[in-house]
Amino acid sequence: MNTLELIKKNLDTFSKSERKVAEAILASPETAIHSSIANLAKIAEVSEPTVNRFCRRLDTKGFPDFKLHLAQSLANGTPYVNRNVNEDDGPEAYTSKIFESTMACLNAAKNGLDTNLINRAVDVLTQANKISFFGLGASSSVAHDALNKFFRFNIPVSCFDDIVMQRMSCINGSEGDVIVLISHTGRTKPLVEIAQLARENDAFVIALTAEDSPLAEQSNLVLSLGVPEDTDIYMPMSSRIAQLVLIDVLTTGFTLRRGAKFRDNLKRVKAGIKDSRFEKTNDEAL
Amino acid sequence: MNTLELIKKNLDTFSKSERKVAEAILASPETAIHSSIANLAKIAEVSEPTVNRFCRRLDTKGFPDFKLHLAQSLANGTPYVNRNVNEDDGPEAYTSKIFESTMACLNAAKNGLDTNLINRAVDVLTQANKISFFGLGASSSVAHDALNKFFRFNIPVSCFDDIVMQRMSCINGSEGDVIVLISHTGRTKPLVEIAQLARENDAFVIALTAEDSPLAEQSNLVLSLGVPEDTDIYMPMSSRIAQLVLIDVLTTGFTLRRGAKFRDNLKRVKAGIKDSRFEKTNDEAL
DNA sequence: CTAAAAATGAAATAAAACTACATAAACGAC
DNA sequence: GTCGTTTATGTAGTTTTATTTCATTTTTAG
Repeated sequence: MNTLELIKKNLDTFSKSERKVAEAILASPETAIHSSIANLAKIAEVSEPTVNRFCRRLDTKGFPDFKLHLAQSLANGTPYVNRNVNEDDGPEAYTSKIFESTMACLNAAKNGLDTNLINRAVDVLTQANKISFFGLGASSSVAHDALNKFFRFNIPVSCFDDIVMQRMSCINGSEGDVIVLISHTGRTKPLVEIAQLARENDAFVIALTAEDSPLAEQSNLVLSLGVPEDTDIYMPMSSRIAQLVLIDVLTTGFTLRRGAKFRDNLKRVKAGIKDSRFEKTNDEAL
Repeated sequence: MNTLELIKKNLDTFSKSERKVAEAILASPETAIHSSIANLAKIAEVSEPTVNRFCRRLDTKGFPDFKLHLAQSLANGTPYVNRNVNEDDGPEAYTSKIFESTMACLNAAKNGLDTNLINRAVDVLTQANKISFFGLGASSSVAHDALNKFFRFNIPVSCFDDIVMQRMSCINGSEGDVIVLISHTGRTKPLVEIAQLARENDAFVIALTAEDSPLAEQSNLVLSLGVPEDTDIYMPMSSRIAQLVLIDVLTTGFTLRRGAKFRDNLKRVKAGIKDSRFEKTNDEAL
């Protein structure tokens, strides 16, 4: 938590002298971080040990440590924090907020991931006979993206955003099939039914969804992104971005697992795409 | 400027011992700010004055002052640096690397964006009679995602990933139409032709693509993401993530511009989706 | 009003950072 | 190569800064 806010909040828990210190800091935090303990003590009109005790009360190791914390909370605009967009934000403001919130979200997702489960998911995917990606609504573009990635691996892979097609695909499934279901909430009814259906047909179900959700319960393996649900109507689902990055992680794991000869294949695909492009050299001549 | 990046940038201006210090700090900035000068000297295997000289070279008053700056830049900027995945990385390593690289990429994209152009794009979009999103290959899922977002606004919006459909859609176009073309490189031939065709039919063309690319030249308005091209075959196109976030930004700008009564509409859409979901309360009872 | 507890500061101690200087390495001219 | 110069680095000592100890003052409860 922001140190400055912490001081403000705890103002009444301090003793008389400690409050003097608190007020001196709040009055000019910039001065505080560039002062020695002796200097700050003089400004606050207290003794040095009082300042020291004040620092410890705020769960820091001492004055230098406190200065570090304070410096961090002074650092411009507390980024990487989910800041909601306001009605009166200008383009500058909402652009920054959205980018920063997304980064904060990715950071949270990263910390919440279980790499053991990722490893298992990669295991399962590399051994699959056929992989399908299903998502609905906003998640369908994630599934679509996953298709695009795995398609390059030259393995049987499909992606449907139509419930009927998803069901048919499941019914025709067999052992060795892996179904990856993508849903932020894990509460989308049709998708939960798909998970059930897939498992009844001996497919292995990997879910990219919230822990403890109905979908999670119906899946063989759950990769949960500890991303909070959107509280804000403006803030458009960063969770989806985290899902995409997770897809990237799985793809990378897959590539690494398959080894060197497999990677040559990827280079060929990349080269193949090139032909449909304007060459960079040509272009610079234009 | 971000202290960490500053160190990285100036790596070659340092002397041998100073570089050791720099590397020790880059390896673990968190450790650095919580160490004494003696401790850091030991980690970097140099003497204390060397550390001190290193600090001064970076325009700080000394070690404590340097720690303050570093602490601020850790709180402020990205401690994330684009690190490539190695063949022998474990799940832990490649997961971190991909998430961190993506965050670094978003940070770069954020800093490279021109908010004036974003504002103009929002202008154009709010005044459009009809909006179309076109992308091919990996970018088609971005277009798909954009469709999903703008669809909620209850305005005529479409999305095609089929070149023929894209062409037909352009030919039927008229003034007031806005076409958003998405391409990382801006060198995908069919898409460049689409841009041309769209403009011939009086549509306004917004491109989410690289500066100075053929596609950029054919567009009315270019939103470029200063994201470097992927050098690594493992690292799967973070640019696409940046594009998605940019879509989020445009969506948000759109929502804000349309004002309060319009936002009620969004709430209705969100509520409408809810019916297809398992309720959270029900679920927790299960 | 008094005794116990809490708060505070003076002084001493400990730790950290910095400076001056000596030595070592690198560089260039011959 | 070798001598002289410049630059880099470390040792040891000095100064600054932070912390601890303990005596004094203030507050609080009975």
